[in-house]
Amino acid sequence: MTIKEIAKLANVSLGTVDRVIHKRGKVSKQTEKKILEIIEKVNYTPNIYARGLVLNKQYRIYALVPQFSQGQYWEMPVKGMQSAATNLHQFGIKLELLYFDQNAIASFNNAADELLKDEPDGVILAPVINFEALKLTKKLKEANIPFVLIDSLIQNSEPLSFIGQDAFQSGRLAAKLLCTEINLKGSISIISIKNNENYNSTLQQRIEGFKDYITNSDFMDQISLNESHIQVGSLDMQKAIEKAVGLKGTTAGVFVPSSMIHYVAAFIDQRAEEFSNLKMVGNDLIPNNIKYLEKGTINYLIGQRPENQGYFALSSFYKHLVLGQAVAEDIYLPLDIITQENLKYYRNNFQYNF
Amino acid sequence: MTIKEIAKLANVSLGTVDRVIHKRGKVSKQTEKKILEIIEKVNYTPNIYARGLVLNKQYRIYALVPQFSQGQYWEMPVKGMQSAATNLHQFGIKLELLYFDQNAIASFNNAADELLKDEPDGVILAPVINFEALKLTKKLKEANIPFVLIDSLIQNSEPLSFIGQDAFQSGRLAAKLLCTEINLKGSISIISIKNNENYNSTLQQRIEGFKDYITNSDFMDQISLNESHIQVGSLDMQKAIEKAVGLKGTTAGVFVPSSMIHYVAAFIDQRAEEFSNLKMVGNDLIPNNIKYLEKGTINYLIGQRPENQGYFALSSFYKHLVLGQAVAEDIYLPLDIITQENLKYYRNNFQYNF
DNA sequence: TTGTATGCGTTATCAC
DNA sequence: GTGATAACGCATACAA
Repeated sequence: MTIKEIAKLANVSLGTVDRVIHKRGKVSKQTEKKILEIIEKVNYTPNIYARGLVLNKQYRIYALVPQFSQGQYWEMPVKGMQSAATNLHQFGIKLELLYFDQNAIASFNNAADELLKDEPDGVILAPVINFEALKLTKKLKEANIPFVLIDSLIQNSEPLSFIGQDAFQSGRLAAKLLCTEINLKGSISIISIKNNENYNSTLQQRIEGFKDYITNSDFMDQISLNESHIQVGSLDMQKAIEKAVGLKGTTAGVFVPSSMIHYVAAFIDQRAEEFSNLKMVGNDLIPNNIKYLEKGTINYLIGQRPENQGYFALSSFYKHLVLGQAVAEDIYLPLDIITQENLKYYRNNFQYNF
Repeated sequence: MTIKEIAKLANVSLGTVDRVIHKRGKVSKQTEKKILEIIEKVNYTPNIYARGLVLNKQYRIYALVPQFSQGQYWEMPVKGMQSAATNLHQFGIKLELLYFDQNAIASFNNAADELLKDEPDGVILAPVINFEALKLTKKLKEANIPFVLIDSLIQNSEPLSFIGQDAFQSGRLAAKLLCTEINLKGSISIISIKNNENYNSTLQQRIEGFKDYITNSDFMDQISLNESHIQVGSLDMQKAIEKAVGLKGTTAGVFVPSSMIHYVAAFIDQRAEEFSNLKMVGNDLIPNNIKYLEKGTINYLIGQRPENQGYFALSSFYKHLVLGQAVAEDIYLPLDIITQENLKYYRNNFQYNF
């Protein structure tokens, strides 16, 4: 059903119908009512092709994400965004990536200023520097620029959409897997490894979830926990890992709540005979982690579909801006359990439906 | 870059450019070459909106799938197809579902005849009646109708695309999970439950994978296996399950390679005190299975994203017919490991990117 | 308050 | 061989 046909049914011109559809006024109450009734009755939906053709709009979406080296976590969401950009290019969606240094607030603010100056049609924001990100979301609200949060949520920021994971539950899942592997007893080391100095709510929630699972289990008194925090690049990193892992033979399992379990795995791997029975659970399918999963040093990795997160982030704007559809407020991606046996179909197998 | 602009660059009319693009001939070699060079250089891609508007084509895709009751496996792929149909409706893709009885070859052939008569633009085929499906694929080839296979593959049928899972690896994964749960020793019952009499290559491959994993493990001599086959609806089904599970206290684990582990779980659940330590691994997130996963009777379910399979099946045709893009030959979906701890984000969380 | 005309980029038809 | 042109459905500027 076209506007023309509706116009004929209502005995008016298509200009009048158009005015009603776009609420441009200058239509008598009476005819407006008649037209609305017809539109309702025939369940009119505009032809997306004709609409896209005449509007011919370009939508510029800016993504503000941490800079990364090859093989690091943020490569994956960015890959997803770029893949979406390729698919959505033909619908006028254009992606512009801005990177900032997680350890330099100034670099974040510079990127934020550039972004605000360019007045994009939408923003994808990875709020790893929480406080500064909050300030940016307020400015975006003022400027009436919709934004999507990826990875972690800023409370009360009212994004168009949040896309991420349930970090607490991810920690519980890690605990379940590790406890099963160590046969519900022994000493566990939680080793939090980061490459920046920011407060990281995701890691914190994973650790809390991990502890929660054990605390509420019926084998709680068979398990002992200790927790360490390590900064990548610090001078005594190797020593810190050695200390965190604990004495040979006494530690049954290791949990690393970040994507950086490969540092611990490398250490364990060098002393394979000493730690032959140590079980390890970590997060994220980055190449270094995959290597040790394949080797058997790491037993389980928990994935959170970062490429999909990136893809969804951009396609939310497609839905919102191009199709005018409502988008889901919160998208929590599944927590995938990856082992040697199902690894193959998680890596390099990022399919996009369309 | 538009055709008009290319025409200007080549000093010809847009009609000539169009003839070159669509290989309609009647263009001199010389001008053709010049135009192709320009197209190459400016990386021309047609405007999808203008194209869609003028072509205004409707594509009818027929899906031939087993009929099902609510809560059965095939509900999930169909749900995915319908969801894709909603999204792709605006691009002229229309889905027509044809159902057949898995136990009645005639019903399959009736549906196949209806399908061939209607001459659809594409076919989605679930080849659960293998031999008849093979015949249909040959007729589709003759009629030049592209088809996508879903769930299981027909050798040498040359589909546009196959969408499914690696059933052998799924079996290996199940073995890994079950063996870990039973602490690498004990007696395992493989119980194959079906609601039809067809040869099912998927189940067979899962069983082979399961055995393969154990046979190649270093704890092989600690494990004993036995295998049973049960038909749903047979008079002695309860007795058969009881016999298959084995004597109380002697069986450590149960593996059901189909989606029907809930029948066994229901039996075990009734005698919870006798089988308190029995571990169970099955397939597919259907409601009945989820119930026993939540209760703890089932320890792991392996998912294969059936909704995504359905979604991909239809969107393959969108890519092929509407966008004219190449589509992936084989899409193997990840084998998801689902436990109580990550169930929440797998159920009712079927997100569609776009 | 209402109707008409123009153009978006592509396809396909027709005249030259 | 080639160029001109109508049509697709919608949005909008402008005329009435």
